Amino acid sequence: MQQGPDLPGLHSELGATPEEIVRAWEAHSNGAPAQWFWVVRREPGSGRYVHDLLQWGLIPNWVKDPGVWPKPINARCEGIQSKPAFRDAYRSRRCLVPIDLFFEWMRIRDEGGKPVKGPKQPYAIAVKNRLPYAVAGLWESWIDRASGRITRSFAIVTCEANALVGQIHDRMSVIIAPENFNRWLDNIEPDPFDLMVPYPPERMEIWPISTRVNNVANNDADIAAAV
DNA sequence: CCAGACGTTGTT
DNA sequence: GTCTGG
DNA sequence: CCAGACGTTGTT
DNA sequence: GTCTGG
Repeated sequence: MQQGPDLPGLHSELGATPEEIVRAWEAHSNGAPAQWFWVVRREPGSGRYVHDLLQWGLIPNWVKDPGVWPKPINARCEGIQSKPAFRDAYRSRRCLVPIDLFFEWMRIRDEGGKPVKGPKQPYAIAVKNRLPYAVAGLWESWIDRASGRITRSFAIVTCEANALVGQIHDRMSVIIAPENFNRWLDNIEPDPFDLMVPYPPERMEIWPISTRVNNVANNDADIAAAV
């Protein structure tokens, strides 16, 4: 769930043009891959922090045909330094994605550990104050050789779940605390690996929500209501 | 050398 | 079963 | 992640 | 673009 571009503790300026915003932005109560989200980056030249709209699903610049490229929405932090699809962006194109919530689906298993049939139970995951928070991202530009058009895209870094999120799922998004925003965004350090760790469970909360979240057409704020 | 992969989650 | 679209 | 499609010839 | 596998 993303309601806007703001992050507590970080002032950023608008990078997108008004036309781009009109064309691409809508509130994401139930955000999905391939949609356009506010992403905060730092301009290397000016040092300004800017927010603009990037597409969820990473397309590295060397991809020939985005139609067949898997466009990963997540990047596992394990091995992120060396994987061809992530390493360049990790070294020099890190970003923050401002969100209020993310969702995970609990795998229901029986006593023997086998998955049970039927829909999984979705959960909302937030930090305790319910303010927007920042998850770690990587971004890339892809240039269409034919048209010259540039597509900017991003993926969200994941790590092992902490004790709280681990109750429902084995992975979670990497949350960057405000005091570490600059280290992640400035792209000076080539490998800030110590930031890609599970956020402290005592600063988070999770609650079950309706399976209405399973349909992206249900894009209202009530999607995160506890059930 | 060329061809083909380059990813995740979840499941086996 | 597997891929695409959101 | 989940939901929904998964096809052709020919016509508008 | 760059690495791995054959």
